Parts: sequence; C-alpha cells; structure tokens
Amino acid sequence: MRRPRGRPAQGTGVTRDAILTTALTLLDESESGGKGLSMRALANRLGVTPMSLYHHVEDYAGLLRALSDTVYADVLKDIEAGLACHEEVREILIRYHAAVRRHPQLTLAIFATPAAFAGVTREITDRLTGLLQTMTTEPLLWRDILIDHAHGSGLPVARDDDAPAAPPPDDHDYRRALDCLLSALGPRRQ
Amino acid sequence: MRRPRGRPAQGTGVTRDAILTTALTLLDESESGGKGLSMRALANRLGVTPMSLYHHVEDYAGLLRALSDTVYADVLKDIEAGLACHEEVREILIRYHAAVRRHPQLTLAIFATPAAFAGVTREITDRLTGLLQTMTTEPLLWRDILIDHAHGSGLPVARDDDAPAAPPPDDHDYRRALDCLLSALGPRRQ
DNA sequence: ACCTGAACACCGTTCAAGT
DNA sequence: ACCTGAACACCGTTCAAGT
Repeated sequence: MRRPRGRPAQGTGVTRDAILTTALTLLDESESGGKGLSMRALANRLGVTPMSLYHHVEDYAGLLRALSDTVYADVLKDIEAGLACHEEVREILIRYHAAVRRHPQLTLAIFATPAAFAGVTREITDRLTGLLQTMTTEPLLWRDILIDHAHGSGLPVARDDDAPAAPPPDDHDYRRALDCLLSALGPRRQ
Repeated sequence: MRRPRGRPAQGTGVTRDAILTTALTLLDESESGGKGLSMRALANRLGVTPMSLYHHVEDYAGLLRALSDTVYADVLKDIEAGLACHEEVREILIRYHAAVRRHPQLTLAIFATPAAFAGVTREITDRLTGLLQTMTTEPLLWRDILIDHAHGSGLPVARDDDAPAAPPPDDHDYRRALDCLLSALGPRRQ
C-alpha cells in the first residue's frame, strides 16, 4: 500500500522498451528452459504491478512475440546485394544461429508457447525457402534441415559426453557444420 | 475432507505405472508446449493428493526422466544383427523420430526442464556416435545434425506457410529427408 | 490512458501428522 | 510405507476501482 492507487503523477510507469529490455535480461539470466521469464517476476523487477504490463503487451505470448521480433530483427537486414544464393543462405543462417545462441532461453520459451510464433521468424523461413528453390529440387526438405540444425546447434541441450551443462558450439563450429550441410545440398553425384 | 487422513485400508493408492501412464495421457492430450502435464493436474486425474506422487517419483524432472525412459525404451532394442552401419543408423533414427513424433509434448517438456535429460537418450546418442565414427571423419558433427533433424521434424512447431497447427511430416517424409542426409554424409566428391 | 489491489484458478515442493 | 491437509512461494489473467 506504499504506492498510491491511481495513475502516478509523473512518468513513473513503464515503457514498452523497458519491458522488452528487462524481459530479455531475465531470460538471459536463467538456465531453466525458458522458465526464467514470468509476467510477475518481470513486473517485480520493473517495480510495478503485474497488471500494468498488460497495457503495453497483449499477454505473455505477445511479450515473447515482441521479444523475438527485436532479437531476430537484424537477420534479414542489409544483406549485401548481388550475393550468390549459396552465399546469401549461408549469411542468413549464420546470423540466425548467432541470434538463437545469444538468447537461447527465448527460443526455448517460444518452443513452450506455440502462440508466440510469428512475425520476423516467418519472414526468415520464407526468404530461405525462396533462395533454396533455385538451389535444390527439395527446398522445403533442406529449409527444415537447415533451420532445425541452427536451432539444435544454438540451444543448450545436454548431449555431449562431457559436462552436463556443456556450452553450445561456438560460431566457428557452427560454420563448419553449415558448410558441411550446404556442400551436401549442392552439387553431388547420384 | 472426504477421504480419511492416514493410509487407506486397501490399495486405493497409486502405482508408479499408473502415474507414468496417466502422465503420458495428460501430455498427449495437450497442445501447449509441454505445459499440459503438472504434478497437481496429474494427482487430480489419479484421484489423489499431489504430495502422494512424491512417494513414487523424485520430483517433476524425475517424472519426465521416467517417462522418457519408457517412451524411448525400444529405440535400441532388438536391432537386427549383422546390419551395415549405414542401415543401423537409419533404423535407430527412424525409431527415435517415431517416438518423438508419438509424444512430441514429452520432448517439449524435457526441453523446458534441463534436469530431465538423462537415461536412455544418452545411450542412443552414444550408440549413434560409435556407428558414425566408422562412416565419416566428422561423427559428432553428423550425430548432432541427425538428432537435431529428428527432433525438429517430429515436433509441432508452426513453420509451414499453411495452417498454423500443421502436423509434422509423417514417417514417409522423414525417411525421405533422412536418406537425403545419409547419402550426403556418405561417399561424396571433394 | 495508465496503474492499482483483490480475486480466481492455477503451479512445485516441504513438512508434520496420521495409520 | 504411504497418504493426508496445511502451508509457502510462486504462476497468468480478469475486473472494478482509482486518477
């Protein structure tokens, strides 16, 4: 009952930007499969009531959609003009993988919240599909293979025989695997 | 206050088997990214107090581990003897993908609960690694690619341009993609 | 327009108490 | 050994009430 009931005098409220920034921080701080972010914990961190968040985002799924739109915003942006299809696919996937790897808990949260899938991610898959159509007779097959691999390779699933919390492969390892896949997709006998 | 306080007279309690079976049912019924299963909902469905479950499973992560052990139990079982490496890898992955596809919500729940990863799944990855060592100079790379693809292809992520809840590709589609990958891994120029 | 408290229907898990 | 109710510290979201 510290704070008054109605609207505060000055701009003591939250911004949409502040919400998104703090939400991403909460997500990045946790290691619990996307469970680190909750509306209540987020409001708490912002020094605000949970309900005030609903004036800036639609709901929890909407919050995740907004987050993914900002995190993946640069994937398709300013791609060098006149690139060969092969190189453009490579560039997009390297950027996408880097974004997944930077915020793996966001990707896991989206996995757990089907309604959060939309926006930029759809544009990325569409762009990849278009490019792959000129490169292989099975564009949808390879688009799925490449995206699945970018996800799996960017997410912290314990899979190696070493430490249970082994970090995902770094960018260099991803590039190596990606080139492996792209050269398989490209010209090959049979 | 209907039921008496102490231990019931007869075997009105729950079995570990009943717990696992009902848990899998709850998971399969839901479409919410592995959120359909909770200790409380499970106890409710079994007509029992939430706390009674803790006498049969360690906790929520332990429940998921037990579930994955039963769901993936048959993946390595009774593999035909004298199979070529190539064929054995193919058989294991087809079975693994089928299990993921049968209970996608379990896989999503495990993704969201890192502590749930263990047991049979580790045996499967180890077996695959061993086989791939005789097939390629990059066994770990290809093991990850193949498992990531089995996951992605078995999970209901909205990714296609069609219906948002489009079903994952069926077994035939997976086999086609898998053969695509395996022939890329196999002998190829350069 | 924006924030509030109270409420509803949920969570996982601990703990002492029963038989 | 196994189940219980009560409790603690959480969830997302609705709703009427404030300014």
